[in-house]
This record gives sequence, structure tokens and C-alpha cells, in this order.
Amino acid sequence: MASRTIENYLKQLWLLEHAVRKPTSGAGRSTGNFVTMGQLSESMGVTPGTTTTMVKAMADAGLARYTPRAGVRLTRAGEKLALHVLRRHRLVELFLVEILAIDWAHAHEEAEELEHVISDTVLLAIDRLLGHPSADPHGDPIPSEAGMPEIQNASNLAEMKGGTEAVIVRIMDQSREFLTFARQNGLVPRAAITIAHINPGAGAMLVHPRGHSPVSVSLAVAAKFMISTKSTEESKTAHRPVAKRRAHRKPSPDA
Amino acid sequence: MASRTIENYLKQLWLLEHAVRKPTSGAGRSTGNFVTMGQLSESMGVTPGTTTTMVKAMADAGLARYTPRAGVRLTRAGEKLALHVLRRHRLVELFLVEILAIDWAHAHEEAEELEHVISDTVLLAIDRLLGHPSADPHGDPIPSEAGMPEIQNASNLAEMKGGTEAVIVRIMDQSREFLTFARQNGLVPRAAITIAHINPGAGAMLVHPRGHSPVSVSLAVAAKFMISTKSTEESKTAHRPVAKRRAHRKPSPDA
DNA sequence: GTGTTGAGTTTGATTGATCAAATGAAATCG
DNA sequence: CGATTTCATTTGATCAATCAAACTCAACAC
Ligand SMILES: [Mn+2]
Ligand SMILES: [Mn+2]
Ligand SMILES: [Mn+2]
Ligand SMILES: [Mn+2]
Repeated sequence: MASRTIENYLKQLWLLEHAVRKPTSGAGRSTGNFVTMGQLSESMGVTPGTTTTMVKAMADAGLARYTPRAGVRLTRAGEKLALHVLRRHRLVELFLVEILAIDWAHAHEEAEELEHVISDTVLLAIDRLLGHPSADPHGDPIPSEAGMPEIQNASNLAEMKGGTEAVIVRIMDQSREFLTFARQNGLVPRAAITIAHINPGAGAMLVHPRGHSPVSVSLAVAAKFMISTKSTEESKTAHRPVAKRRAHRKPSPDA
Repeated sequence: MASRTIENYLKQLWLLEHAVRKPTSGAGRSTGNFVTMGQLSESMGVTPGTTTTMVKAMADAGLARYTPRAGVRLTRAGEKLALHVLRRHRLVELFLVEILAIDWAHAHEEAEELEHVISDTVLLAIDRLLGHPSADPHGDPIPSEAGMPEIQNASNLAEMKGGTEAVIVRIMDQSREFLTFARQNGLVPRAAITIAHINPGAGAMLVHPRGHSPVSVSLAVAAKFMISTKSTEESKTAHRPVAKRRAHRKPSPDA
């Protein structure tokens, strides 16, 4: 039904609606915020006029509500489709990394294409092969058929106090450089870490990932890691241990 | 470079150029025959006018030589691209059947989309995972980077004499019904068979696939199986034994 | 040879996605 | 408030792929 272009707009729209405004403010989820035309055209890499055209088309298709000169917002139908695309994207991404040993960064670009071409049959097979995973290689949650899972009880590393032991569950910055840094220092999803100590004056903390050397990171950088502590550990999300991943190199944006 | 539409035209063109005119005439390969506009538009499922337009575009792109009112033929560049698409198609098809256990017939339709979206990186990973296979699930040869492998020393089942022992290497009819019949009777690629006896008067032969009941097939049907006999066995093509395939059901056309 | 026919080509239109440039509305600043 | 800046919408084009319908060849039939 929806063209692959529309699928891309929908997915991006969902991500923008649920984007955390201040990166340090933690899980600012909820039920979909307004998105301005500027944001959308910017992140889709098209001219504003194109966005207006496409948004109107989505509105006509019942996928979005559009208020001229104000912004857009997905309808329930639009959100459903968006999440389906996101599910395909993230499952494919994990599949590429786990099964085909494709480079972490590269996987995103591949998935960007594959997400539009994976049938339900193949998606099911991939999901089965991976053991019904709940998160992609960056720890981003994989929407189920039912929708996006409620955000896990994850905390922000930057807000923890010294001595805390935790497990990294998600990386909020997917830029090439950042992911390279993170991987090289053992700061990857599922890694167990200890907060060695904090130096508020310097605006930095010393993090010790098990099996790696301690790393000193600024609080700004720390804020890019979502972690799960002992207390939040008993959430229901099935944390199936995936086969070890390898060959992470350059990261990549969103989704 | 070439759009996915062009890729489809190129692939189809290659298949038409190398189509065996009389199905029973065996390996009628060689270096690319003329294709009429009618054949192409027919098999692409578009109107003749569309074909003319697209063929001109391909000619402009240096992918085909076009003689108005006569026909088309791939250039070397066109053939190279066509074979690359075919390689992706067939590797993906095998991948779907072997790794994801997707239904045999369904796999073709999936591959028809995926073939346009698989990067070299992913293709390489798939090829490695499958152990550099030389044939797809129907026994159709998988082109290498270098081009289409020279046709194996395969013979046509219809031309064999009683008592012959052989291995099925390829199935030339990919229609739903035919493949269903073939699978149900154990007449699949790599199956060892014996020609129990021949009844020329009835225009039929009795074929005995190892581990299955003997089947009586007409010579016309027999002609759809390419086989390899003891003598032709020592060809160089690496016949790596693939994990057993399962869940074959409805087949599908070409490629 | 002139007519009929069938295959192939042209022409004109359409659809989806896009841009550049012109225009319009709103917010902000002095 | 009025002017300027910013953001968004319109308008007019373009490009790829397609169709329907009109037209043109060339072969074959008499
Ligand atoms: Mn995409
Ligand atoms: Mn991701
Ligand atoms: Mn295709
Ligand atoms: Mn095939």
C-alpha cells in the first residue's frame, strides 16, 4: 500500500514524535508529539515544498493529521505502519550483525533498504531465527506486532552515583565516531559496568566496564548511555543472550 | 546506477536470449540470441509501447543494442549487469530456502524484490554462509563474479536409456504444479535416480528415485529434468552438499 | 501491386517524487 | 506598531515508468 518513500516518512515521523528533546532528560516518551514541517524536511533531506506535498498525501491516506503552518502528527494507522517499518528495520539490523556478521555501522544503511522489501513471511523467519529478540544491536527496542514495548526501567548513566553497578542497555548516539569509541572501550549493550567514581567538579565520571580498562567520560557523554541497575533488573523484557557479536566498526544514525 | 526496473528488464532479457527454443533440445546456450520486442513486453507484463521506451533507455545507457522493428540484444555491459542481478536472485533464493526455511515457491517472489536491494557486502556474506554454492534450489546455475559458469555436462533425462544411473542436477520447469509433483516424487536436484525401464511405444519411462517409489513419467515430462550420469560426474563444478532443504510447496517461474 | 494484418513505434496523459523559485504567513525585533 | 526574518506553501518543471490509442511498417495474400 504505502510506497517505500511514504514508509520512510512514516518511520522518521515516528522517531521525531518520540525524540527526546533534551538528550539528558531521559525517557521523554509518551504518545507522540507534534512535528514541524521543518524538522521533517530537514531529517528527510528534502526541500520544504516536497515535505508539504508528501505530508498532504499521507494525510489524504489517513496516515497523518496535518495542520497547515503548524505541523504533523501520525494517526493511529500511521503509527501502526511506522512501527511495522521500524520493526523490520531493527530486526533486519540485528540479523545482519548476528547472522551475516555485517559491520555494525554498515548494517544500518543496508537495513534502510531492506526494511521496505521484507515480507511478513521472511520477517517471521528472521524473528524466529534470532529467538524473538527485544532489542537491536544498539539496544533500541524492537516493536512487536502489538506496538512499541513500553520503555524499560532504564536509567541514564549520567545520573548515577559512584559505586553503582549496572548493565548498559542502550546507546542513544549512533554516530560513527561515538559508536567506535563506545565499542573500543567495551561500552556496548549488555556490558556490565561499575561506576568507579564521580568528579562533579570536572563534570566527568570514571566508568569501569567488566573486562576492560576504566574509562573517564564526561557527563554529556555518559548521558548517551541508558543502563539497567540491580533494582531495575527484574523488568519483564526477555533479555535472551544473543550470540556474541563481532566486527563492529563505524556506527550510523537513528532507527 | 540502473534502476530496479532496468535491472528487471536486463535479467529478463538475458533469460530470453538464452532461452532454449525447443525445451527438449537440451543446452541451447551460446552467446545471446536476438529478442523481439513482443517477447520482452510479453514476459515483462507491460504494453509494447512501454517496452520500446525502456529498450531505448537501455540502449542509451549502453546496456543493449536495439534495432527498431527487429529486436534487442544485451551489450557486454548489459550482460554483466544482468548476470549480477541473476546472481543476487539465485543466491538469495537459496539463502531463503536453506537458512530461513522459506517455502520453495514463495522464495522466488521474495527474491524478485530482494535481488535489487542486496549490497555487495551482504551478497558476499550470504555467499560465504552458504559455502559458495553453484546452483540455486532448482539447480539453476549461480553466476559467479566472472559470469555464468559454462553449462555443466548435463544430459536430458528423456534421452537416456534403460538402466542408467544418474543424479538430477536441474529442473527446467518452475511452474507451481510441476515442482509440487517433482518434490512429492523425490525428483529434486541432487536426488539419485535409476531409469528402471523405457516404454517407447507408450512414450514414457519408469524412473526410480532412491528412497522413493518408482514413477512413470512421459518423455515430455522427463525432458524437464537435466541429469548427470556417472561419466559426466567428474566435472569441476563444486557440488558441496547443502543442508537438507524442507517445506517445499508451490513453485514459481524463471530466474 | 494494392489490401489486410500483425508487430512495433509514437504521441499524449498520468502518477509519484522531487526541486527551484515565487509567494504567503507568522513571529520577532526595534 | 511596522519592518525584517524565518518558516511554510504554491506553482511550474522535471524524471522515470507506465498506459491507451493512434499511427506506421513490412510482410503476406491474393
Ligand atoms: Mn528506508
Ligand atoms: Mn538501529
Ligand atoms: Mn526483480
Ligand atoms: Mn529461481
